[in-house]
Amino acid sequence: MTTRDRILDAAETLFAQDGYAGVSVRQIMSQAGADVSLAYYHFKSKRDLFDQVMLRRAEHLNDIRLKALEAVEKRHPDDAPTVEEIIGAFTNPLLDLLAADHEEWKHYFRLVAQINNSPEWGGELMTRYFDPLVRRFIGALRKALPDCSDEDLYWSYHFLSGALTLTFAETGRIDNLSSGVCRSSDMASINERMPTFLAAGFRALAARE
Amino acid sequence: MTTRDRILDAAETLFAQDGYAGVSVRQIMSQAGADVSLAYYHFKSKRDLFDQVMLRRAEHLNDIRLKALEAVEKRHPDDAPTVEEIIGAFTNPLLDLLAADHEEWKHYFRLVAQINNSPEWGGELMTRYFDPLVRRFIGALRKALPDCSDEDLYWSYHFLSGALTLTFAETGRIDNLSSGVCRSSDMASINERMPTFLAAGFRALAARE
DNA sequence: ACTCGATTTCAACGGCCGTTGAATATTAGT
DNA sequence: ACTAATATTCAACGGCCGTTGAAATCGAGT
Repeated sequence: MTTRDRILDAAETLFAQDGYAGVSVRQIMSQAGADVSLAYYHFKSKRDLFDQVMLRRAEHLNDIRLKALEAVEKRHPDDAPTVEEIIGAFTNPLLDLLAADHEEWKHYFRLVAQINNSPEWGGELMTRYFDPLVRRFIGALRKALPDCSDEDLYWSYHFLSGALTLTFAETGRIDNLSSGVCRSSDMASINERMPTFLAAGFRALAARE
Repeated sequence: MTTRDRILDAAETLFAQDGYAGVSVRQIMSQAGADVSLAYYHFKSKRDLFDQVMLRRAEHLNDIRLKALEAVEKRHPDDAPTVEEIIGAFTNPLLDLLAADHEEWKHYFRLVAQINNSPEWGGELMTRYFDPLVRRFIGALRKALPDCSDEDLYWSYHFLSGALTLTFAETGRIDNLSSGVCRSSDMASINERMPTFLAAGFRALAARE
């Protein structure tokens, strides 16, 4: 593995744990096992390093989410896919990635959760990295719910986004709350519940008219 | 207003914007218009100041949420309240507080959203400040959905928590995504959609059995 | 007027921060 | 073997960090 990648990995892990401001370049380079100044040879600045961390996996994630959506649509040449299928194409790739390279993606999802909920970064960064794909998904949902207004669609997606990012942040909150009955890391439980829960929400808003 | 309160207000605003690590005690005291060392006269440490910021409004919020739930239950002496009513008792107080003292609570909700999604703080802090009340609400939901397993109840609440905190974080994300069709700050739109969306999710999980 | 505690100011501590420039080592092409 | 680009090391810069102790000010009770 190249040094640049080791730096990105270390930065990803630490940023995910303590946030952008909570981590120093020195800590990152220490965990990467390289000299501090190498950070500024491979990246323009701390902020640039952070952006590259975000970008690296965002592209891959967008790719496989898009493919999952296209696969669902191919299975429905005539009619529209169900809301559950579309939401599944949005969430299942996360589960697949975790199953394949658990540690790597776990940190990334934690990072995205914090970004999404930060007023400083959330608005702009999520838009920059994920908006085209999200618009594509909302387009598919619009076809599945033809009576649903755009306003309802956007708000429904917003609720989905909050539930999704918190769930994949694996903060351990639900473990404490449920006294161990539920575990943050139990992806099977999430898989069988989240799409059902969210699809019902979408339908309930669409049905209000 | 006492100096201690001015420090808490400044800390709340800045922590909500840039997170715990992103703000220095000097910045806080500068915004509060007081000398740096006064922070350490009124509080034990930066971390203690942070805890007091969290605690101050958590108590008030828990109070009025509990009263809202009790009011709902009083309206149903024989049968159980509906899921919508219970969720409304959980979310409406946030809207009321924003309507009454907008700036003050806006910053606090932003802060809570970041805490909730942080692996470093989320698990423990949310548990410490909000768990007793949340357990009370889940108890009410259990009565409204007698066929719902505890596991489903906890996961449903978890999805609710993610949607709720992101929504009240007002990051501007939905403004960008919807190209202005929806606005983060549009509390009327949230009020007429969120309880419906979430209650449908609860019901969908309960109905799987 | 005087005291005594609560509050505020002032100056400073060691330490880590992001970043840089120059010197050195490594690698690939000729 | 020489060169030229790429990669890495070393030492340092000014600046801000959290925190502290001692001195000054203020305010209420006598």
